[in-house]
Amino acid sequence: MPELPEVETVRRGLAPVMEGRTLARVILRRENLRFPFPDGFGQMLTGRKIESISRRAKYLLFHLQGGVVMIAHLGMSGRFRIFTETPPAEEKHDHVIFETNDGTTIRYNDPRRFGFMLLTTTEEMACHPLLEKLGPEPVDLNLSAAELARQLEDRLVGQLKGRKSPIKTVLLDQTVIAGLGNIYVCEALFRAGISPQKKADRIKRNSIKLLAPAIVDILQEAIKSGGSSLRDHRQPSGELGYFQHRFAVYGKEGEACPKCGPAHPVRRITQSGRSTFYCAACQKS
DNA sequence: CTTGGGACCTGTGAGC
DNA sequence: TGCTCACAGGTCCCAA
Repeated sequence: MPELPEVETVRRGLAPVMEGRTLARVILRRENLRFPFPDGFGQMLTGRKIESISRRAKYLLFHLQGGVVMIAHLGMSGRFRIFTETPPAEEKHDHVIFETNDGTTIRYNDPRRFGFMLLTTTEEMACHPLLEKLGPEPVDLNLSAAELARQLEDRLVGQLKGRKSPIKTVLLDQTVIAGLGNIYVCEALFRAGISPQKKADRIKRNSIKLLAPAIVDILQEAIKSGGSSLRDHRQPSGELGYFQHRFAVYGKEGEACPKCGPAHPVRRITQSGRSTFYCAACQKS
């Protein structure tokens, strides 16, 4: 279920049990996920201290001692589970097991295996093919929401030019803005009152001025919601990756529009093979 | 260069 | 109960 807020929630869950710890064991229970694990994956990680865990777009970056960086992506169905006590038997699709020096087990489970884990280094990270073309971050703890919205607005003004695809599709392009996925694109367009079918290069400046802060706000709210529900789920075998969040339109086909009521039920259409949820009355710009 | 479609996987729920 | 189909939060690759 991972878009940017989910990945950030996972990062915040993993940080307290992994940062500052040394990896005592790394067990691969199969040889590949979406990509093969790199040669020497386990050996490269074992015995190294995890200095920090950061995030770029939907990628988790585990910064280890000696400049080693593990890049992890959760794909569609990847999850981490944390066990601070003796862990139960492995479950189906538990593909990777990390054990820290202080006795915590972290398991990566991924039924569809669209996720992956790769290795890079601090020096090569900046020009890593997966990372170098990513657009700006819509969430950054060091910047205010207003400043982030300003940056996104500039980015959108520049990037929407000459784009004939629907705005929905363009916002899913990780090189335009990093981290948006199907849910939050729908939600942001709804909040900004923009039709998902509008050609990107015909979005008016005023609409961009609404869209940029809508994106920032939606994502930050989702992270807040994830954070609180993460606490609720902090069981001995806390699961990371799911949280409850109320969506305005996503998955609400046929339900009353939250803005204009039952007169205009939420519609579902398909764009580039993926579902889009929107209100035809509220989203006309 | 942009764009659209298929590919990669497994699981789940609806309908018959 | 069991089958089939549509669909699922992502991204890469290739043809046009």
